[in-house]
Amino acid sequence: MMADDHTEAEALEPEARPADPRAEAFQGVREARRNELAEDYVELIAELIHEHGEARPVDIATKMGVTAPTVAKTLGRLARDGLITRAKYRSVFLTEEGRALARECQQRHEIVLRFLLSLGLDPETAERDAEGIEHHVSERTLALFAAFADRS
Amino acid sequence: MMADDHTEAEALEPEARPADPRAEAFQGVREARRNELAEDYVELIAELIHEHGEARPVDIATKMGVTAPTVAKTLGRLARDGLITRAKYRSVFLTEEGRALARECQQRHEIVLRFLLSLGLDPETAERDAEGIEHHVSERTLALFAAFADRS
DNA sequence: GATGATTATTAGCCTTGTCTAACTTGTCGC
DNA sequence: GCGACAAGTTAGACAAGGCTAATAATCATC
Ligand SMILES: [Mn+2]
Ligand SMILES: [Mn+2]
Ligand SMILES: [Mn+2]
Ligand SMILES: [Mn+2]
Repeated sequence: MMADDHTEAEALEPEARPADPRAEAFQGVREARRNELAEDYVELIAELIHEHGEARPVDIATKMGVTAPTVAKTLGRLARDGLITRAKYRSVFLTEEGRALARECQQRHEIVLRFLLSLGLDPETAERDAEGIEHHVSERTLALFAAFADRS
Repeated sequence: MMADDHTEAEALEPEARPADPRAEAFQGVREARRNELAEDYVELIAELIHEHGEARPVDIATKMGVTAPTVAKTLGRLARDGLITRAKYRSVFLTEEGRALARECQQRHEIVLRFLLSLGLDPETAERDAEGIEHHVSERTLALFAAFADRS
């Protein structure tokens, strides 16, 4: 009875569920998906503030291509999550955390965009693809993209 | 009065909503998001059928890293959308449409993966990033990725 | 061919993210 | 300061995609 050899085949991962390598990849993608919208919003809000001095829901709605109530509800979640502050009927501000995330997203967006352009892609397609790809690029990949774009 | 020059600044897009160029990009990304899960499922189902002769919900759940009821509900949507057929308590089959989509997704996945590897990324990270990036790569970008990977 | 383990389904809950319709507030011109 | 119009909010619907708990069917295996 000493030791145990293979009481249960395996039982040591502190992971949830089996942790098939493939499953881990999918879980990572799902995790990334959960943050996509917040990332796009704070990035856009930072940009609006930079360009117009303020971020109004109506402009967010126009740029995002959604309706005003959709923006309102999303802003509610962002506020709940500590990324923005807002007062009723006023424009939106980023918290320190929101600003940090925005900065990060802007840099990442710019690197992905420059990378695609340096590959020879046309600007419109590059912008569209970058908008989706940016949320699924690891730090490591981002570094490779940056290096490639620089040494293009 | 002939012609019209600029009666209304612009009013010709058959698009919904203003169609700010940015908004178009975001709408494209949202569109892509709607297909991500279906793409991952049919790709995985094709792979399971190829490797084990059949695609059982339990194996889909393991590989996707989700629970069995989640798989069941998703398979319901895939069947409704004409990508798979299934009978109660039996394993799943792809329709012709599902097979076509699976082929496309497998090829695209493979190109994105090879591209990331040829950039110098380690296999684990490459696999994880490819799983997310693949759904946001346009035909044009995919062609550039393939060319780069080949001529690496 | 009974029975226990594995697999699949169903029911029901929750959050996110989208919409429309209706209402409220703010702003700007006069 | 009033009234219109623009902007914002609220209410409520709906689909997707995740979960747990409970139930049902299938399959091994003896
Ligand atoms: Mn984006
Ligand atoms: Mn972006
Ligand atoms: Mn994928
Ligand atoms: Mn894939």
